[in-house]
Amino acid sequence: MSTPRRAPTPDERRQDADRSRRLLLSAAFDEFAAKGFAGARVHEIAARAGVNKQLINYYFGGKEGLYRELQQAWLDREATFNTPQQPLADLAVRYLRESLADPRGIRLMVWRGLDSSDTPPDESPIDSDLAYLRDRQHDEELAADLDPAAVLLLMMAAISAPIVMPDVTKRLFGIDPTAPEFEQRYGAQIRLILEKLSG
Amino acid sequence: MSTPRRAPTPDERRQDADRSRRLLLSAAFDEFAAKGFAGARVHEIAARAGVNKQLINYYFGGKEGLYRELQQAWLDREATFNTPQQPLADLAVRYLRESLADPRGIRLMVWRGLDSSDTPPDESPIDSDLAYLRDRQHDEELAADLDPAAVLLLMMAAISAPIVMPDVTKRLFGIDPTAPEFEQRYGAQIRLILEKLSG
DNA sequence: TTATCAGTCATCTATTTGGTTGACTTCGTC
DNA sequence: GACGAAGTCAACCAAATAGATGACTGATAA
Repeated sequence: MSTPRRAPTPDERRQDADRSRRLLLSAAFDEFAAKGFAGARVHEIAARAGVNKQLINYYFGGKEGLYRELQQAWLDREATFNTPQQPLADLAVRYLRESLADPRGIRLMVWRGLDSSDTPPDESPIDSDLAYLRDRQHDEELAADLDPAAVLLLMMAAISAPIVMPDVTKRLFGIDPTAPEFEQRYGAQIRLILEKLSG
Repeated sequence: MSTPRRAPTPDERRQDADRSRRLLLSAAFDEFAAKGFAGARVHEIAARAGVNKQLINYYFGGKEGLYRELQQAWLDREATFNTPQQPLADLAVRYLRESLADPRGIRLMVWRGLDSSDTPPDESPIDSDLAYLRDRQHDEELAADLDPAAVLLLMMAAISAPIVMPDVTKRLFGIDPTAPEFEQRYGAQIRLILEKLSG
């Protein structure tokens, strides 16, 4: 034994609360997005984070606490469309690209919606997004008789669809929704449709 | 004891394989739609069906077999839009109403899509639905430059949205997606949008 | 009548899972 | 250096869960 019972601190395993928390949150994001709350396994999250699973209890008070904190963190970050002054279609296509590249956020949201139980309904305003759409209506980039709420919901639905229904999407388009051609083709159609919804 | 150890066959508990299978399938539909595969509990399904949980193994070879058979049954039944010669908007609104009244089918579909693992991708054609849309294009009920695949995906997404993202929907519209006013308001918007996508 | 077999159930079991315990380590500080 | 607090972990534990076992029941046919 050249290394007689070395402390398991080869370099990174330093004691660092923040680091451990961050690692766990990140691993939890992967795991919960992939399998949902019921399907996720704490030992798997800990393994991904390279950390003892007990730390989940230590820092977050258990699986549920970790889930809650993750949801909250994601809600806070994504609270608003945080829209720059950008044409509606560009915005939609940008979100489509981002969501296809990393579907974890959408998956997390859908899983929360499906879970129905627990999870307080989240009370953030979202008004800013609606206001943005109303501005677009004023600019005649969006027909005046459309309900901004419906348009926004539809946009979110359109962007989530290939992630939420990948097999349906594949059957419909004949290509895998993760293929770059799909993003191309579908994005173009979203553009086209949004165009038809204007003035 | 007026009934000394009566056989547990008070009337319905008759031995009837089909009945038990049907009961289990129906209970499984409820349970899996409500909680997904990982969240569902076999003892709960059996309880709902009023039957011993061992029958799940006897008839379906376990939880997973039951899930598979349920998915298959639902896919078979709902294989196609089974569209009568009906205007596109009417069709959409009809599906919206049906889905809001009984979201189990949609929830099952979404959960399958999210699960990603296992479950063979389902190879049914869906062509008939696309053909229907192409007919609509020919009738100029749908703009010719639109991709039927995209339109169909969008319609499914639109109909699923209030079920898959109930909290987002509620924040956006200010009313609960299960309220009749919502169906009214959202359905009208879907009509309007489909109108703008025509000719 | 009896043998057989599908249908049904109560009970048991192996395993998984989230969580707890108590010891050890590191770090800041007096 | 000593000491206490925070961070970390290996091992253990109780509950839950899917599935297995073997017995009982009723129907059908020989």
